[in-house]
Amino acid sequence: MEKKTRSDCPISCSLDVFGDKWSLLIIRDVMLRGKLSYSEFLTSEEKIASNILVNRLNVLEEENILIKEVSATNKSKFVYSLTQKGADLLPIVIEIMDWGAKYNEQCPRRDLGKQIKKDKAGVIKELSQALKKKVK
Amino acid sequence: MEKKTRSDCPISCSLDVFGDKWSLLIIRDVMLRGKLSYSEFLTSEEKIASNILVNRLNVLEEENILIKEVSATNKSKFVYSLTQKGADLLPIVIEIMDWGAKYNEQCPRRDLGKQIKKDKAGVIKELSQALKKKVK
DNA sequence: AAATAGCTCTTGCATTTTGCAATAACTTTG
DNA sequence: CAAAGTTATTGCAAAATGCAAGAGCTATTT
Repeated sequence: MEKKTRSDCPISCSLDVFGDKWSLLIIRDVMLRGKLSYSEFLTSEEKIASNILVNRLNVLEEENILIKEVSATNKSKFVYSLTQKGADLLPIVIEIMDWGAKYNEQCPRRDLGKQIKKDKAGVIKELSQALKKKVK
Repeated sequence: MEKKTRSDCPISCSLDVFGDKWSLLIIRDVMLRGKLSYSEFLTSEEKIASNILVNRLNVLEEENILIKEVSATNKSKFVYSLTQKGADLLPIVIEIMDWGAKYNEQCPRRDLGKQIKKDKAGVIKELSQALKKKVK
């Protein structure tokens, strides 16, 4: 499997991995919403198509951002969790949320948004701690 | 021009605007590399196609992230600069660069990358100051 | 063991976006 | 006027996306 990177710029390389409209929403679901499985991702409000979802999950797994395991409670089900590499996307996700909450009037500054405005570093620290326990 | 947002999640809304493989590279060129014009963006190492570039510049202008003005030195040339909204993308760009430098071995941790590792907050602060003078 | 239900993944097809090459339209420069 | 520089457009092929249907697998129920 050869990778086609457009350049050796770290930003460009990162965007080669998750620079699309869906990957970071899946990461968000795992990271901030406790979603774990294909069926949960599929029912998120943005309504990702099933073939796109499978494709992105596979890419994120190949890139070692997500890990796929058989569910402990239901052996016909898979659960996805973040690797350390995936958990380290948290600051990116937070900054994107912060910017979006600030500049998109259609997207009310809810929940985390308000909290981030007050204390971004605190929120990141707190969520990092929480993730640390879940990282595979 | 109606906007089609997939949801009212700030992350989703943000990705609706710049969630593609090119927009943030243009932002990077303006923000970190002092590039100003169509022709400069066109010659970046990632080799964006001219039609994509025109499309993204138009979107970024419509979104009030970039401002397009006639060059002072060459009246047949346009120069782009960041608005405050565009300059506020700096933390996102920095975090993406940081992650990319950490996890992509093909993308050597150069220049800013090393500096960010040592003192991310300092780098952001310094670049913010520099941008503040240039924002339109 | 057969039927049912839940979950993941695949397929086919239409639509949209992207990539690439050529070039048009315009302005400044010599 | 000619040449060079700059931005934008067009046509066509390739790739990605959206949507609908359903196949394959496992666990549960009867």
